[in-house]
Amino acid sequence: MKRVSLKDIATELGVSTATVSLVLNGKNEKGRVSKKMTQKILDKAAELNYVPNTLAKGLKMGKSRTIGLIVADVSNLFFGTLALYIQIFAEEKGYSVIIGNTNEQLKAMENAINFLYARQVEGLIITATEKSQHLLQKLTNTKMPFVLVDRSFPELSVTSVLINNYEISYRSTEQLIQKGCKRIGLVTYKQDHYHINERRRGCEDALKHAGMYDPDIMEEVRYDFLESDTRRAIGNLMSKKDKIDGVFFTTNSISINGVKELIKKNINIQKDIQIMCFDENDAFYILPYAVPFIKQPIKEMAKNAVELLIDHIEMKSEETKQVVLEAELVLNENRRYL
Amino acid sequence: MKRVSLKDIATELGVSTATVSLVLNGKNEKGRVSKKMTQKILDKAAELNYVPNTLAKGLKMGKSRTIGLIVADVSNLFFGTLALYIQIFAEEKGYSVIIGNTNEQLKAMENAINFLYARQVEGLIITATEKSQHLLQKLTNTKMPFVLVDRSFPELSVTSVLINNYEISYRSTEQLIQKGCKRIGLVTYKQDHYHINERRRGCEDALKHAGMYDPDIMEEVRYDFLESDTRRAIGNLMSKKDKIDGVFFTTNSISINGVKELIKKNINIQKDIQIMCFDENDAFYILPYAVPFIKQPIKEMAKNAVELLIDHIEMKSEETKQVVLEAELVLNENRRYL
DNA sequence: AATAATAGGTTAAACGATTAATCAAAAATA
DNA sequence: TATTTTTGATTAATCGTTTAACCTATTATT
Repeated sequence: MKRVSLKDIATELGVSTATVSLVLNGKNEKGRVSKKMTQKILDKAAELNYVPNTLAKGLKMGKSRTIGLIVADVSNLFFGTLALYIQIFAEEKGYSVIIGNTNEQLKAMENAINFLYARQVEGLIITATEKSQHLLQKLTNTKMPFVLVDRSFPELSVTSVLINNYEISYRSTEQLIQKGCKRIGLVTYKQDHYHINERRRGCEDALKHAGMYDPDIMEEVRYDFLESDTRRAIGNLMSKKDKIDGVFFTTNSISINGVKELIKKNINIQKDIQIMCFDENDAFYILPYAVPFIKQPIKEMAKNAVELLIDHIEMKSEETKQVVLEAELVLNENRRYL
Repeated sequence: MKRVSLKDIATELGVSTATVSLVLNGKNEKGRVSKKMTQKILDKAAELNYVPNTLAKGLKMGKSRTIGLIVADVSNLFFGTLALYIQIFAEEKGYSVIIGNTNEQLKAMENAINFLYARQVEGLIITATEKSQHLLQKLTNTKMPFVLVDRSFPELSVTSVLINNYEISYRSTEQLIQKGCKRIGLVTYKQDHYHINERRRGCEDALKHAGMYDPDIMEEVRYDFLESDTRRAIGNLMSKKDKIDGVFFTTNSISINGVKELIKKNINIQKDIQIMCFDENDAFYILPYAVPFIKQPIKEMAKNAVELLIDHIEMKSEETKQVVLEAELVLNENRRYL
């Protein structure tokens, strides 16, 4: 079955495509088309199963009603969830979403931008890779609206949706201290990501404030060698003569690997050590004890990102805005399985 | 900065858009455009940062070079991973992907199809919801190429990429028996999904063959009440006077919830009961013992789906094909943490 | 020198939709 | 009755590309 066009309806009814277009777009306010004709067109469109050609419409109108989403990796729970909600909110507003993956590679981010630009997306939602400031700068020059989500660069004045990384990390660390931890370590990425550094800074400041900061137990792992580096990091932390009794993980992937290593080393996460993880994960629910974690308001982040972007696209707003949402500390302390 | 069109290059150089188009598409075989002109056009295009308008091209050529992917939920690890690979393979072939989520709702699947159809996708990759046969039938009538992945309907002769659900379930159950299980239960969805029923059938046939099938310990849970129903199911299974010593979970979500309940009930998964899960999950790696699971070849599924679809789109093939890939039983028996 | 062939382009229609400008006929007003 | 308004459409240009068909000046052939 060939696709049905406006013209098909028009010729079958012996009218012009203009008339059909007006009717089908509800643009015949001041009675430009008679009621009878309107009905006939509506009926015929339904009969023929007419579906407008979005390419043609987009070309003519100069808008594709499509936005691009650039994430590190959709198969990651955080990004997958973000993508899901962004799609839902975007679709509600009549936009579709094309996703690009960067795998945290700068080059891949550049490719994704070009790919999406060529497809006439009207705006981008981006979780930027490391060192991508110049790409964002170039993007600003093209006047293509975009909003950063999850990560940003403090030196760039762009629209972004972030969480209160510093503060929630500070508070979560305080929580560990309050639970009685005397010596708290940290495992973070070696990368230069502002949002992750903020988490680290929040944790470290809380430790400093409590007079228990020791740079010797702040461990760094590489993204590309996460598993082995985490093993080494946990090994280091647990073999210090002055044993640690608490640890803060700055990302979800580090949390999972860290917990895995602790379990592997037969360290009792309830008794021997207290932990603090970033992001929710199925794995935490499967364990026989509560794993406290920092829960990001992913749905809200998606909602804000979509709304800000569409406001920019539709020129409702010109200025750059920074939205900071509050993450939540989930202690799950009332959860007692054993 | 306004977007640069062919015409911009043409007028700056004082030539026609036709010439520019020919050069930029490498269509000036028999020296239709002089070397000098060719170079000038190439240079100017680079200088102006020309990016072709895919909408216009798509309209003119009658092809959007876009495919649609319909999944239950991208935030789910299985679908997220599938989406990731499908995007990678599609992009390699010059296609972009628009994703639609159904949340397992028939109505949402219909919406997704319409939405993607309007956006002129050239084909669809679909993980079909329950009872969606008529939608697929309609789709067949429109001549829009599509391929089903993960799930299919045996009564429909359509192109699909599946795994050997029956066989791998049979073999995995045998594995449990071989490990010494005498009484094996099962937890599956109440839904009418062929692929899940095949898993159930595989398990049941293996049990029958071993003379240990008991319909009384085949539990069903509802998708919308997964957590509470799984709790009840595990409760039922473990409270039989004739205790079970093995259990087969037919999906990943059931597996996770099932394992969680077992741990909650303080049942030793190594000693008291043997389990068999479907699909890989972070949660399985975090536990202090090996969790055997059936690993689907997601990357291969994606690759096959994309290739089959593009073959159909590009008319390299007309016939419907069924590809069945082999899942792998991952025992992880050499994994000993404690 | 006359003709044919080639090189190096250009023209113009088309894809499907939108919309400002226009128009003819009918109805209303003077 | 002559003129203006209103009603209910149509015309035609346009968005950015592609491409078959055409054209012209130069070079090659006889």
